[in-house]
Amino acid sequence: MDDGNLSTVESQDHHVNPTSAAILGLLRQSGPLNANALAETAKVRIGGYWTVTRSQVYRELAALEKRGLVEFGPRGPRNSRACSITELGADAFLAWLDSGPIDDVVRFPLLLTVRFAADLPPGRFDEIIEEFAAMHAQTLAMYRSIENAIIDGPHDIYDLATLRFGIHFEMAIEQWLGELGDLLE
Amino acid sequence: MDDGNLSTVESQDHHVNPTSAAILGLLRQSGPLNANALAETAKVRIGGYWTVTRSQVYRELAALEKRGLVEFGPRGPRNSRACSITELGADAFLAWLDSGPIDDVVRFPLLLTVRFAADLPPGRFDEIIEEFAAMHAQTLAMYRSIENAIIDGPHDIYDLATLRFGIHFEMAIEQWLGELGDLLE
DNA sequence: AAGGCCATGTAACAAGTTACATGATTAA
DNA sequence: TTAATCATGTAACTTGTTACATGGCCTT
Repeated sequence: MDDGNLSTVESQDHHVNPTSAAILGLLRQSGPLNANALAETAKVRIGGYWTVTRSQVYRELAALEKRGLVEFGPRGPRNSRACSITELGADAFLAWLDSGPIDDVVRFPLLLTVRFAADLPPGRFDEIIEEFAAMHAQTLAMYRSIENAIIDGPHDIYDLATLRFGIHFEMAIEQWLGELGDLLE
Repeated sequence: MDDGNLSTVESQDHHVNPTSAAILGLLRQSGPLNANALAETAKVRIGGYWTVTRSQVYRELAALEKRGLVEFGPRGPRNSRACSITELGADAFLAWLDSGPIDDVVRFPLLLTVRFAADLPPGRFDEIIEEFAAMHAQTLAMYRSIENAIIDGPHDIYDLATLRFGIHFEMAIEQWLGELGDLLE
């Protein structure tokens, strides 16, 4: 007996993946945008923890239009057309938002290298770690300057929250790097 | 003038993606394995920071075989066949390892939710954060017990290093969650 | 008005995930 | 011996990335 199946069909109809949800969410806050502008917006607004390429935007928007979650305006300047979220789209976005994050798998490319570092020629691992440290020190510094820039003025606290996550993350890397030296003599 | 092109062709010939590199690296340490065993090994050995699905293993191995980086033994029990790394494969693995991690993009699904949390009904965000906190507290506890289990006996320090990264990462999440409360009143 | 640049769009490819087919192995 | 289970393999689909085509726009 397929109990409860019918009741879930309707909600699954609205199901969107995180990338589409991000697109919808941004569209909802910003108003009509064409695909390029959307991609640019995504980069600025959520680029620190989520990547959305231009091509993805085009594809997702096309798919979302078929489902009636977004709609396009007339063709404009360079054959571009603005896209706006529909009510159904807003519903889908909010449904996604309410469902919370499911995926919890994080991939750290560096750790793959670390795992096999024993096979690296002497000194090479130190160099790699050095590069890595430099990059992340830079990232942390950038985050801190952003934080300083926005903290005094008016700002979205949730946006600040994501920034703070980044700062904690980078500090964790920093601390880990610090103890790496001891760990490896 | 295409200066230097010829000299780089040879090295690019060996180029493998991180997932293939992981497969080669594991194969290199473990000796011949069939695809399933390899997938299982990957899960156990590097599953904490890199995912390799069964299907990926089959596809990558097939591709690697064509390039002569791995080779298969005869068909066995359930039509399975053991796969082993070739010398060329070992070279490719070491070349990848030596190149260091390039990709540095990390995706945090939770932060997408956080970014749009203002659109969430009152209290729902707290619930989501609560779930998240519980999950990660559990992860951190697990990491700590693993650490305790291996730290006294003989162990690979690089393996320990990846574990320590995980612990720092989870602690960063913990700290961030702690300050989230203050941030949002 | 000619040329290069760049925004826009599309297509091809690579990687990741999910679902399916099959037959050996095991347990009743 | 029959049924259920599970290891193995394959295929279909989704998502992510890279490369390509086109033509409007700006500069000179």
